[in-house]
Amino acid sequence: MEAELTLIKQWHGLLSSYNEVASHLERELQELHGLSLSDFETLDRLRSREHDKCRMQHLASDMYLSQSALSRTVARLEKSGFVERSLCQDDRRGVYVELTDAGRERHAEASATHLAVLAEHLK
Amino acid sequence: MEAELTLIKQWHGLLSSYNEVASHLERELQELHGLSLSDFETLDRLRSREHDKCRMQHLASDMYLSQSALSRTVARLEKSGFVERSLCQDDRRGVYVELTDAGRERHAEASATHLAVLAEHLK
DNA sequence: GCCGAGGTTATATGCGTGTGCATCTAATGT
DNA sequence: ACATTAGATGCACACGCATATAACCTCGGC
Repeated sequence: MEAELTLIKQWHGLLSSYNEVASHLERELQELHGLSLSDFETLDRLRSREHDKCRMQHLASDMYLSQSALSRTVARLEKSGFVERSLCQDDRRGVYVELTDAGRERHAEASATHLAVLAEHLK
Repeated sequence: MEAELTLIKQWHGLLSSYNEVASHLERELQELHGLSLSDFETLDRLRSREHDKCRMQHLASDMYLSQSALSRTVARLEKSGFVERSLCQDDRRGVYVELTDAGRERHAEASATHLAVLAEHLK
């Protein structure tokens, strides 16, 4: 009974912290850079890869997005010119996703906002 | 620089904990009880009020949902027979939301699942 | 004191968009 | 041939933003 109450309290704390940060992130990234949080995180994951490039499935593996949502996110980013998709020659089902220069640039700008929001709202 | 790295790490931790719990909650509440997480949280908030009843605005104030999303959530819950809406006689713009017996019952069932998921996935 | 115009508040709704699930297609592997 | 895997896509739905609607509130002029 005690443990259950603690659990609930802990969850409410988590919910509250998460929503506080996520809602501000979402809003400011959209407003200042035209990126959704998923867009930003996708760019961010790519940026941390060697050569800013990797396969969809690897990208998916450490993101909290369904495979279909990731597929569409990458499609959006490609349409905006921030990433490029290319076929794997060794497994022709596969798709490589790679940051473009514009993508790196946008990510750098948005990163500043991202950090500022964290600094302000993550307690 | 140090501080920034810490901030990012902290945020990733938060993201990861939140998504781990929220995705399981969402799935299991839906599967076992036909409730979305927002549905459940709305019932839960109502349950913690005197007489399981309160005005939309008060309900909104401690939930992480936009006013419009809450309005639709309550509409869904009413359609399912878990809450009832009624006009305030003293402020006729206002709407009271009140749990029905079916709502209390469904909440009680779902609560068990909720707790179980927290116990399993909240570390 | 009473009245009506103009602002404000509570809730609902139109709209565009992002999501997950199920499914489709095409390439691989066995 | 048959099952499996990578990624894309149809679909239904929940969300937030902007706006609509209706009730309430305030205040200056009478």
